[in-house]
Parts: sequence; C-alpha cells; structure tokens
Amino acid sequence: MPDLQDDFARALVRAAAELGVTGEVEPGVEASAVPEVGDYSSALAFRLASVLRRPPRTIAEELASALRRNPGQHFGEVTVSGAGYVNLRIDYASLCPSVISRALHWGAVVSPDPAAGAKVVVEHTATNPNKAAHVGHLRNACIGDTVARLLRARGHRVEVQNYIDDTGVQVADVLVGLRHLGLAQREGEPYDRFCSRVYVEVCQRYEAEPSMLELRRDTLRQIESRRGEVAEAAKELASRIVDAHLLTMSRAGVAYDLLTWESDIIELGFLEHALAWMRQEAVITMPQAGTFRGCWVLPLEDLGGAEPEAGEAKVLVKSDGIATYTGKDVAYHLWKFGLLGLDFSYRLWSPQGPATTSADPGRAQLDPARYGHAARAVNVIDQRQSAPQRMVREALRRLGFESQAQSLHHLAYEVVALSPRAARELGVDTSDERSMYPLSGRRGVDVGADDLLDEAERQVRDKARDQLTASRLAASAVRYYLLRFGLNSIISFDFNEALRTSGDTGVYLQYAHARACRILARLEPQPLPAQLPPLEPAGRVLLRQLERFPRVVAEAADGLSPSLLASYTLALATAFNDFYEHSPRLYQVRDRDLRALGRGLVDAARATLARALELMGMHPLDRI
RNA sequence: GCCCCCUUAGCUCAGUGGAUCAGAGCGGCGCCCUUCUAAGGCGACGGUCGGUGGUUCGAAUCCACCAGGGGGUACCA
Repeated sequence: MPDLQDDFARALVRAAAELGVTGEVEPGVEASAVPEVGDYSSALAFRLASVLRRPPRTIAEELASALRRNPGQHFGEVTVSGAGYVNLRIDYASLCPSVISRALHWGAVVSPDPAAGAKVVVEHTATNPNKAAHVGHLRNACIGDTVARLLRARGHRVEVQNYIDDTGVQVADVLVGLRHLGLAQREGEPYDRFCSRVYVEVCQRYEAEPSMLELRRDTLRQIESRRGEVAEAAKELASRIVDAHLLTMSRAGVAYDLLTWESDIIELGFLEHALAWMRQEAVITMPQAGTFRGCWVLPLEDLGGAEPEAGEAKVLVKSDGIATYTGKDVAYHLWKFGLLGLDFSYRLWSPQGPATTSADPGRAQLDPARYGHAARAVNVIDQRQSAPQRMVREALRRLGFESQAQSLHHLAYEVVALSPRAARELGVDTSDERSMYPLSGRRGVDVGADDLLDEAERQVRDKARDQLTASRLAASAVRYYLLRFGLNSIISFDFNEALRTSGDTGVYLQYAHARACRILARLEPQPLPAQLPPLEPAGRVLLRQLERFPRVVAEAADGLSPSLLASYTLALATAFNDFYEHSPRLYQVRDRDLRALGRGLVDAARATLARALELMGMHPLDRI
C-alpha cells in the first residue's frame, strides 16, 4: 500500500515542478499541529518563497490548486492556512479499508527497505561472564535485541552475536576468588549470584592486600595460554555464567544467533594473525622508549618518528605480552567482516539454544558459511567505550579497509545509574547528594536483572490470570521501561518508576492489546461495506496512528532508535483506548455497517499493537 | 587541559531536517465503573525549554560563549 505522507510529499514536489521549481525541494510534510486545517501539513511554500520571490501565501495557493488538479490516492480536501501552509485532509472513507486490510497482514517484513539484502551483524549484550547480569546489561540487551528486530522488519539479513569475553581480567578475578578465598555457594543461591558475591569479595581483598594482584596477573597469563587447569577452570566458569545470562536474557525475550568466544579467537590464532598483519603493515609499532616502551601500540597521529606519550597511542599488546581488549576486538572485527582469512568451527551451544564458535574442528556441526561475513556491523556498547571503538575502526582503516571501517557502527547508549532514592535503598551513602550513583558490580551496588524481573512479577501477580501471564507482563514492563528512554539519556533507575503498572508503561500497552482481543472475541467477523459510514474523531485519530506504523518502523530501524517505536506504541495504545472509551459497545451496535467498521478498526489496532510489541520483544497477551 | 553527552512542568522523560510545537506519564485536585477488561477515560492546575548573545520573517531545535551535571582521555574494559 502506498504511504500517504510520502504520497503527499511527492505530490508537493510535482506541484512545485509545475510552478517552475527545479532541483531538490524538501516538502517537509508533518502531521498537522492544528487538526482543524487538515491531517498533514507542509511548509514547502515558506521554503520556496526566497526562490520564487513571491509571498509564501501566494505560493501555497498555487501549490494547492496544482494538488487539486492532480490529487493522489486517498487525498481529501486540500487547504491553505496561516501564512502559507498547505494542508491535506485524508479521505477517511477510502483510506480505511486499505489501512485495515494492510494491518491484518503484517508479515515478517513490515516496511521493506529497497536497499536491504546485505548482511548486518548486530553485536550486543557482551556481558563479562563472571557474575550475574544487572539492569545495565539488560538495557544493552533490550536495545540490541530491538534494533535487530527492527532491522529484520526492514528486510535486512541480521545475525545477532553475543561476544563472550572469557579471557579478560574480570573472569580472572572471580577465578582468583573461587580458588583462594574459600567462599561457598549458599543454599538456594544461584551460581551467577554466588559469583557476583565472590567478585565483590575479591575486589575488596585486592585493596587490602595488593599482593593478591600478582595472583590475578598469573591467572590471566594462564588463561591466555589456553593450556592447563586454570584455563580449563576459566572456561568452565564462563560457560556456567553464560548459561545463566542466556536464561536471564530469555526471560526478557532476548535471543542470539551466535556466541563468539574470545578464547577461541586466541586459541585459533586470530589474535596472533591480526597482530602480525598489523606489524607487517606498520599499523602498530613498538616504542623503544617513553611511556609505552615494549608495548605494541596504535599511534593516534603521525608523530614524525617521535615516541608516543600518554594520550598519543592506544595499547593493543601490553609490555607483559598480554593483549588488551581492544587488540582482541580488532582481530574479532577482521573476522566479522570476513577479512581475516581464518574461521571458527561452529556448533550448537545447547540443543535449542544459539550457535557458538568453537576451536575444535572435530565437534563442528554447522556450516561456517552461515556466520560472519558482515557487510555492516552494529555494535551496541555503552558510550564509555566510544574511544576504544574508534580505535577498532581506525585499525581497520589503516589496514586498508576503508569501506568496512565506515560500515562499523558503534551504537552508543548511556548507562543505567541509580537515582538517589534507589541508591539509598541499596545501602549507598548518599550524603554527598549527587544527582545519581553509578552501578558497580565491583562494589556489589547494582540491581540484578533477574531480581528486577522477579520484583516486577510480584507487582503484577495478583491481577494476572496465571503465572505465565504474570511473567510476560513483568518482562513487558521491564523491557518497555528500558526502551522508552532515548539512547543519550542516562536512566536514573528508580524502583517505583520501573515497577509502575499504569500510564506510560509496558503493562498499559499489553492491556490495550488484550482489550482489543476481548472485544473481537464477542464479534463475528464481517466484511467492510462498500459504502463506509462516517468516522468519529477518535476513530480518525486511531486510523492515522495505524497508517503511520510502517513509517515509524522505517525511521526507528534506519535511525537505530528503539525509543521511537516505544513512543509510537504508546500513542497507538492511547488512541485505541480513547476510541474504546468513546465508542458505543460494539456488540450492542445495531447498524451492521457501523459495527463492521468498528470491528475492522479494533482488529487493525490489535494486529498493529501486536506487531509493535513483538518488535520491542514483548509477547502480546490476548488476555490478562 | 582536550573530546563527547546531558540541562524542557514538583518528579521521570518525549519532542531537536525552523513555522500550526510547549507535549506525555507520575504526583496533587475534581469527575466517570448495573453495559466488550477502570492496570482505563475525562477535566482543571502546572513550564519565560539552564544562561547570555548571534543568524532568521520565524529558534526548545542552528551557531558562539558561559554555568551546572555525567562520561572519556589507563600497559582496565
């Protein structure tokens, strides 16, 4: 179905051409701010005023008559208002049937992108596999998962990868704790929670006994060697935590196509190969003196032969021979774009779970051609890692992969912090009166993702019909809470706000959907009459929201902006609730045509709400 | 020091290709449940969009400077 707003924009461009305007014109069509003048408005006349050297109002009149001579499909009245706005009123009677029938047939692709086809790899979550996931990790996963769903709804081929950093310091820390602190898992304590506790303890011990840091260094070295008992234990620890994370994330509707293991990148020689390549191309150098003596570094600028000082280079391999995360990330991204010339083996992580990379060809189960080979990469990583992400891109560029460097997109988002109240509730000293307090796994100050989901479930349990409904409702509430903020907003986490069930919440959206389902259950399906009865104002608002859906999906997907979809869905649910409150009970409506129209709108709202909820990873509920 | 982000109603946040854009939710106030789900709807109250300048016919939105807050700038990630 053609898109009405686009049609209006195109018609305006044609009209401008009739007035003798050549070249690019931006019609600037928006929903009318004043409903009395129309449904869509354009400020084109203002923009043409300086070109045509006529008053905007005159130009608007000329545009309007050109539009009236040659109207588009579903165009109603064309008016001119204000100092020169051209307004279009929708012909609701003609638009209604096509909007409704389109809504009843949303497929996997809601809003096809003509440019889709190339593969997009979305990397998200990448939580250190050493402790329980907290609400900050959950924000990452919800953003990434929704972006992946949005891209698929545009017709892109998407592969979701979860990078498992199982050879980093955080895993080493918990391993040190497990092996040297003698802590025991408590009765009923989940393993990931237990490891969180060990992590906090070990971090405290480092402070008290700096000599313990030697244990960490040694552990890290053994992990990176990939041989021996310690390396095995690290793999075992990471595996158990990854299982816990997958379970947590699945509660929130988040799933992955592939787990990519850092240990495999090392074991299969990806890192060595990438480093050798960068040495050969003189992308990285080893300063003989100065701050970075004995490290392999990526110089940030041309220093004219001088040795780089702090801030002038990024270390990829430390002087002790251990690679930094950025070093490993370069190797990973060379593979991701299919540039490395080496590949993993692939098998299933669990029978129904995601695929995983493997360093053991003997256990390979899956076709390697399916994975990697990205044309475009979207990395969902919080804003604090902007600098390292730039380094990865810069390394690709200097190896001669300019187009891949440009196709690597760091989707940066702000962190979740604690509101002063939440911080107090978690026992943080807030006497310094800061505006927010950071989450800290290291200090044990965080909101566990599972705990939050559990708490949300308790909140809705008594009103939900069963346990499954309660858990889906809870997941919806949490997911929507984490998605409705813009990516540049720090979420000042507050329990009351996150667990609220009224107003601008996931529960409200689910309720609207379930309400539509309950209404439909009482009505026989019925074809729309050829001649539609007039639509009430609330119905017109609803129809306009329904008409807009594919456009919103396109904008949210192309702009990698889940919050756009969140605010749209709220507007749609509000329009539907408004329609519901201001229309007579449909099953009591005698007029057959009126009932058919109402049923059609409710069904379209139901289908569109369901699709919007799915795109946000929320399971649409037929009944609550 | 340098770089990035934020500052909009009492609170939490949308809105930033200029115009018809001062919006939502929460809280507080007043209404609406014999009738498809009231986790809903309606009404009133509430903001000189951090400040100052600039560009423009027109700025919450663009530019400059300033203030406050957060983050980065590590041989952590």
